[in-house]
Amino acid sequence: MPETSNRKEREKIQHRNEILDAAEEVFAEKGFHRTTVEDIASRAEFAVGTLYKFFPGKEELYQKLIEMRCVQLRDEVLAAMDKHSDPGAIIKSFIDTKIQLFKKYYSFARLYTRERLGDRFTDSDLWWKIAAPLFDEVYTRLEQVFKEGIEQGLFRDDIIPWDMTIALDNLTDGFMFQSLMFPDKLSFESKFETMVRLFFDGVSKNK
Amino acid sequence: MPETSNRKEREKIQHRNEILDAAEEVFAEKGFHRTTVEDIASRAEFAVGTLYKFFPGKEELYQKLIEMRCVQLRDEVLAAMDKHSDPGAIIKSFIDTKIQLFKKYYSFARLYTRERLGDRFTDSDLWWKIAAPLFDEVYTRLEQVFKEGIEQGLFRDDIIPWDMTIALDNLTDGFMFQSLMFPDKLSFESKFETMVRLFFDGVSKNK
Amino acid sequence: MPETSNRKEREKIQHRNEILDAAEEVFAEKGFHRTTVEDIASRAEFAVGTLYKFFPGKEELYQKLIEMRCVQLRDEVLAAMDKHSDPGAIIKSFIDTKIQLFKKYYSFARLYTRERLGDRFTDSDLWWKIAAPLFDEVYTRLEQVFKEGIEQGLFRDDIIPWDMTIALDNLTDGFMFQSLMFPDKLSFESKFETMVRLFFDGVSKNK
Amino acid sequence: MPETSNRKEREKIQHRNEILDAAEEVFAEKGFHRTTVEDIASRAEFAVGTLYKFFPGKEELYQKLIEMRCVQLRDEVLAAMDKHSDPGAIIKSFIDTKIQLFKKYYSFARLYTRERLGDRFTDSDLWWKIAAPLFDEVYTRLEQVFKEGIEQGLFRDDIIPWDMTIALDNLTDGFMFQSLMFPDKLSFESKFETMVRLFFDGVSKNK
DNA sequence: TATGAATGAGTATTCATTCAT
DNA sequence: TATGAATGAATACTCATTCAT
Repeated sequence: MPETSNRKEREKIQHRNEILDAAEEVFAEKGFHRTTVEDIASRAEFAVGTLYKFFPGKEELYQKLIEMRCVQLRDEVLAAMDKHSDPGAIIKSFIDTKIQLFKKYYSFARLYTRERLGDRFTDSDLWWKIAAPLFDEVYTRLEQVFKEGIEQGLFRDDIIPWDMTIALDNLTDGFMFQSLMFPDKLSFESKFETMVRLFFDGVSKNK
Repeated sequence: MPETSNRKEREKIQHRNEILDAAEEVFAEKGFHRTTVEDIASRAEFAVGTLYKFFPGKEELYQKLIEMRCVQLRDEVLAAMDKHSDPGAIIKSFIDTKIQLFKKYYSFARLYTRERLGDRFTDSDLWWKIAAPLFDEVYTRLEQVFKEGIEQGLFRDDIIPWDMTIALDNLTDGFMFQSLMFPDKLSFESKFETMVRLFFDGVSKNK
Repeated sequence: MPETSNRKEREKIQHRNEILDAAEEVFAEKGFHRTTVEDIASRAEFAVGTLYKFFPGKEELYQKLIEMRCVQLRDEVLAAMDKHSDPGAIIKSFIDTKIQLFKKYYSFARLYTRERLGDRFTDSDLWWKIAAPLFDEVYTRLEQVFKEGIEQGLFRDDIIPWDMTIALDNLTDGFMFQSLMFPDKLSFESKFETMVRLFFDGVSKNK
Repeated sequence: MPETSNRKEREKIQHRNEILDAAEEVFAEKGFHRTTVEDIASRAEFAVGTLYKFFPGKEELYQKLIEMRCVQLRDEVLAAMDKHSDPGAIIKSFIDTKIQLFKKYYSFARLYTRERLGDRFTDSDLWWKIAAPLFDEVYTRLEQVFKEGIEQGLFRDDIIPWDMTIALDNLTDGFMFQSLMFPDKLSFESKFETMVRLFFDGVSKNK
């Protein structure tokens, strides 16, 4: 009997994930407003009613989706950074991991870049209560890395750690945006070197 | 009689601009989808029907608004850059002008950062036919500046002009985003020096 | 110009009343839940959207309808009672007026008897905030009449005025219910005499 | 084996009654439309599917519930009346029994007063085929009692037996309604005397 | 037999757009 | 020309019912 219960439990989680995956795809393709619940349901091969067994509404489904991916991203980024101890290596690994995740969660990347500053994200609790604290963990970690780099004499001592953090994240995001919007001119991956060099040349003490 | 016609003509343009200004405010506050035509009409102190005398629909009103501001931005940015001949000075003036325009067109800045990658912007012709070509003009100009800087031996010869263009624009945008989303941690204006230094230190030949 | 404004204003009120009348008919026929907004709209010969210009929703439309009729009923019942000074005559006029109003507002009578104790009526503010205070005015008036009748030695001094009020109202309602539910066995109107006699025989001092 | 079959049979009836009891409670609390099958199932501590083993649908469950209670009420009312032979005593026992049943079947009383004239009750066969014939049995019995009272010279000979029947039932119902809707002003039970006196004073020959 | 996950038809509500005045 | 009342297509959400396990 626990066997059956486990299977059912696993199936339920599986179905929930199928719905989230379908939603991610459709939201990425059409944006939040142009996506109908019917769209998601048929993509997931469920009836609309079934979606409402798992999520109270379209809005909450969207939020859970964003939250889930943000948690994954934070976890994977921090895990990757924790494998290194040298500030330079940590930052390189941050950039590298963002690229990997961009490819791994391509639909989400599109969704995120789409909605990042849309009304869904900025106004609601989604940003302030869910995403921002997760971002903040990564930002705080990066800020710390810059501080350590300065202390260890690796980075110039006139840089402001927080500003460098913002700059680094937006630079990587910016190349991501560009590769989505000018896909012919710029492949994100190939620019790894450009970013790293630009950034380190600006930051490092002795070049 | 031409007098009358002129006054009417002027009044018409005036009304059109009032509508566009109202729309900009409301779109910036609520986003495209949550803004109703009624919202815009009452903000502009016109009847809804009147809006349809000036624009064929909500979508087109939005597009004209974006287009108008993009043209203005391009014009003002290029005009500011054209006042200088030294590559370094041109780039500094680009950054400086973005900050000025951000303040001057604050509503639009909010609207733009909001919608930049939303479905309205990316999917439709709005981006590909209207905004992208205008962006491209500025980008092409910047790329040219970097090329000249390299040729004149001011910038390192291993940088890729186009990449630097993208990096520069996204770095400034990134700080703009941040100042909107973490207004307490970061005032855009005060970061001018940070950006300039970071960028030039990474790019310049002799530091 | 005030002429035009007046006509428009009058037309608007007219349309609102047309919607309320249509709603009353359909609610009386099908009950609240089985009535769709589309039903009301097509009965009123308007589009659904138009209904929402006048009322925030189906629920509120229903409430306004009940409220309007309850106010009318109170006004007409009290006005009729105020034409008399003799307690017996006042009570006869109360009964008589209820019969008249039952015929005049037949749709509402059906609606009211239908919903009187349904969940719409009893749970919500509709009863406690809207209808009950109006009922109470009439009940208080009746109670007063019974008191005066006792004081004037017309009614037995062992009756309890409030109980008589309740009894009288429910007796008349009861015959109304019956005439709706057993239309063949009982016509409400023809029972005027029965009610009056039953009631006065039970209440009057000297028969 | 018949033992087992009997137990199973008994269990089945037990479960059916548990479902009906749960349904009665929830319907009384929320009304027919606002009650979901899920509500009933969880109140009865069964799965929804199980309910459909016992009843073809929500509507039929509701009807069976009403029917069952109406039959019980008829049986208990008629049984109580049959214990007496004197017309006055029979009528007193009718009133008294209604009070007892109102307390005994409080949930049903709430449900009945709620739905009595709602669309479920009046439109469908529920009223005309199920409840009305049962009511009619009691009404016919009461009518007969009034006839006998007249014949025996106990009641005035100018009363109409059927009208008195209707009046009596509605008077008791009316006080029931009131005690539900103005619970502070009127406790049904305490009004027994009032009702009896009012009614008998109106009906009896020599007062 | 009992379960409860899945179904999908049905409905209230919104809002861009039209057009008679 | 300007108005704003009227329109109705589009869509999120509910819940009675089914059926595979």
